[in-house]
Amino acid sequence: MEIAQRAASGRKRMSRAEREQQILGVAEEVFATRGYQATSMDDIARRVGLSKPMLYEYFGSKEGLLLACLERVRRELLEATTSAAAANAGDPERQLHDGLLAFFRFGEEHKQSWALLRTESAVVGAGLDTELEGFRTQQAEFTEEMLRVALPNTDPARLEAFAEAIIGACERMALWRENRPEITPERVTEHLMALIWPSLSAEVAAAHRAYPASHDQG
Amino acid sequence: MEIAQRAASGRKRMSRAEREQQILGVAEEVFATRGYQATSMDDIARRVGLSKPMLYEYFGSKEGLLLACLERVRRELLEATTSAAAANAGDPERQLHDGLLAFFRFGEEHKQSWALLRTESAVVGAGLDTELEGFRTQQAEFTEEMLRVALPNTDPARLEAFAEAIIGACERMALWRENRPEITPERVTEHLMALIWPSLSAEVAAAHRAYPASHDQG
DNA sequence: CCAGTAGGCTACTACTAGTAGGGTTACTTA
DNA sequence: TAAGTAACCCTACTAGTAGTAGCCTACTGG
Repeated sequence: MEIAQRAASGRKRMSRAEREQQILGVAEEVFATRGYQATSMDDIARRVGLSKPMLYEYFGSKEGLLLACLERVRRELLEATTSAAAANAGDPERQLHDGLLAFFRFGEEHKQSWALLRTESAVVGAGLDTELEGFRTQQAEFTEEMLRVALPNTDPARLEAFAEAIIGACERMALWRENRPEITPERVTEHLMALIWPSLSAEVAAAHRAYPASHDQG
Repeated sequence: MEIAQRAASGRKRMSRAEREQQILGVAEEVFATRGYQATSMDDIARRVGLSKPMLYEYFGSKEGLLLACLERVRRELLEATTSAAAANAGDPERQLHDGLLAFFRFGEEHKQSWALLRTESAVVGAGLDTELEGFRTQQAEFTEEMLRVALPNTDPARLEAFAEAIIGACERMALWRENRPEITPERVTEHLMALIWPSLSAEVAAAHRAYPASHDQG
């Protein structure tokens, strides 16, 4: 009877790694479409074709499951932007441009993953020493590093501020163009570049005037 | 007995308007410090010194209560930024500068209110036609309008994009400087202005070259 | 062929959002 | 001053969900 039931419902034994990925896929979809709060663990379990205690076995808590989903998405996003930028080492303008473009393309091509990131605030602040926080920090640090290369003589605090500002601008713009198919990733990148690049170029000159030695002679 | 109990617990009749404000004050504090999810309606009711059904009488649901809190905060923030900018009509640079400064000062002076806005995503998307959505839109429109005056010949879509980018930058920077007392509102404003104002100035010139007539002769 | 372990389950508990239905106080109107 | 009424407020419930206890079962290696 039990065996028949299991066979009928299509449940099958799986290795831990497989199951984890399967669960993450389902959870990502459900969290993204229905929202974190409106989704119950029973619901996810049912869709996976598994019982609730298994979710707890693998992810510890509902928050832990969301965290795992977010970590996966953040890693993908970081990977997409860094590799796009890395392809243009030595040309700061193109580096920045292509990094931004990769960001907006990611939002377009992985709408569901992107939507998930909006639920991030539901869990940020809970555990600040999580791996997720690490990816968030890395995204900021990577941006900052890119700016440091372009503006070698600029006040470090200012570089940090610029990096945060750019990331904030990206996030909000990605949200803004979500329901506007006419605003392509290319166009929104162009807008953002128009807003910041002339300033950054000017900053190079200003920093250069402030500390000419290190650049001319170093 | 019932009367004695009520007197002992300090409960007192109040007009609806008074109670609403009292509840909003308590809810704002608790939501901001503990987070939306971790807060129970029973908890808020206990702190107010009232029973749970009254909260539902006044605000309909837990989400409704959060929404009411957020609306109040958004209104205050919008009021702060618009009035700061309005004081400098005719000088776009100062207008923008003072608007940003007012934003960051608001974050500093109303830490609790600002922290609350981070829970916004818990409720945004639920009801998009709420009053809250109205305030969010107004903030963007106000910024856009300010830019339109400064850059009269710029593509409207670009203005919209700039406004969204600036607001996104503000929000993220406010978050960033939350735990850094050394980064004053003045400094963060200066950083952001350094990132965008040179570009905006250049944009004036570019748009001017593109459509000189309307500016020179209109 | 027989442990041992890893994957899995049913059946609970505790807590919280939201409601039903009724009591009490203050203000109005005669 | 005495209904009458409306607004404020309560206790005591229901429904549903996060999380757990304790047991079962299928594959693995000897």
